[in-house]
Amino acid sequence: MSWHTVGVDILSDLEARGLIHDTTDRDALAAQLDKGPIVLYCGFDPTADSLHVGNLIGLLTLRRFQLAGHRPISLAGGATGMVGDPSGKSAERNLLDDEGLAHNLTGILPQLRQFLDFEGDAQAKLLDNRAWTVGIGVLDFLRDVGKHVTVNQMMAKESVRNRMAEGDGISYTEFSYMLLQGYDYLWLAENEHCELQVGGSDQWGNIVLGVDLIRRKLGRSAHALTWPLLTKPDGSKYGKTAGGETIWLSAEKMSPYRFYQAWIGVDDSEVRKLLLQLTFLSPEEVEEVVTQHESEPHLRLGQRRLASELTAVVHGESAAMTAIEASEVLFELGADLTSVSESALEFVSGEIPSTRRSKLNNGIVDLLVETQLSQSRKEAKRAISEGGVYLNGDRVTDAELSPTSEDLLHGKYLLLRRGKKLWHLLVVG
RNA sequence: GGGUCGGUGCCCGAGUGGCCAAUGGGAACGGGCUGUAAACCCGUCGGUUCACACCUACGGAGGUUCGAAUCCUCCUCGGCCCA
Repeated sequence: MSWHTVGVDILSDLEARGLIHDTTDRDALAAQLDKGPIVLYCGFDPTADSLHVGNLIGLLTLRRFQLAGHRPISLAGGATGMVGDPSGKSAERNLLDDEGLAHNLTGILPQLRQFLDFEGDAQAKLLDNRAWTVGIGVLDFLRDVGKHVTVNQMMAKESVRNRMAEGDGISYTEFSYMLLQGYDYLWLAENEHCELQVGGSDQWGNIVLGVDLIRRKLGRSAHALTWPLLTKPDGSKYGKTAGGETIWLSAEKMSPYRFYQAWIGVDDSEVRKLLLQLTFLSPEEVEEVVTQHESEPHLRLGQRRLASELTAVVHGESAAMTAIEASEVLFELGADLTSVSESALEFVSGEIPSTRRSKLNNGIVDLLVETQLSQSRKEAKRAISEGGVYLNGDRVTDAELSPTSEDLLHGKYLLLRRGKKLWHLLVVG
């Protein structure tokens, strides 16, 4: 992985990557950044026990600022997570209970830590907004925060307008979310000298409310910077694989191999944008990769680079290497499995779904259902009749087939595949 | 509260007593072409079954009928109009 040069003009860099959707007074912000290191923050609500691709740009942006010499604060939303951000949501959300929230927080905190340096000059901080929110009384909050914000302003926010117009309505709880976020910014400005909040474009309204609050309460200026939400060619949000599976950052929820595969499959047309926005390759390097990719598209250099860079950033170099090797075994050697070594298969068993059993006594249809490659026996039979099932790399044509010990690779492995990309390794013995 | 229209398979949406597991579109899935891409072409798309058949399903609960997604009653949820 190649790190971008330290000390670069961060705003120009973000601009070149297409990561600036909107900022408050651009010149003032640039001047502030020029004067010296500033403190900035980005918030992450614990809506699940792991972060996902949707949070990636935020994490990377903090890191980019840090590499440019600024001091990032990663803010876990232990308090805001209890309320639920209505931004970008069409329906009221279910509230998390304390237990769920605590569970989610323990999952997320290490992930927030992993992207930043907590030592050195541009030392990062990891805070939880619960620290300054739990103790505050309702009356104090209404007087100190509520007094400085008009309902007119709040109603004008897009997130609120949408929910009012859609007819779903919005609860007072979610309506108040922006006040909590505004208060966070205020608190961080006051206590941590934070002067910039960054977030996805759906956060603009919330961030600006904090900016206003800071001006009124502290008489200081503060800044906002948002990036465009990462979207697919069809306009939908990124974050899911083609199969509709969320792309998680935690290895427990999504193995590095599957994470790697999620990026290997992106459209050619997306490669440049994703390399720019999700990796630390310099814009010049990205151009080189894209140029090469375009001259020899069948080599898929763009996707390979994207997938390996990202997997390395999220899961580490060695996990990335492993994911690449497993992919090679399955997609390049996979056609001729008899030549695959036992150690390669052993290795692959850790990367793809795999189950162990004492002996082989089922037909192919049952195996497909048991390994979840098919939802029902009917679907399994259909898949076979459509030519979409492979045993050790060979297409299965007979639904009655019952694999025997003769079929075991190296005496213990049976590699099942449905379609082009779904695998399951059976280990027998 | 009154009136009215409506709740159908992953989604949208036809269907108004039997020919309905339910037209059509989208999504999804499999195959072909290719580059683990896009576009395109073909096919599949509730479950058990080799199959006949059977089971489950049209908001929920009852009822009418030989037979209901389709008719009746009550309940429930939502849109719109009036108060």
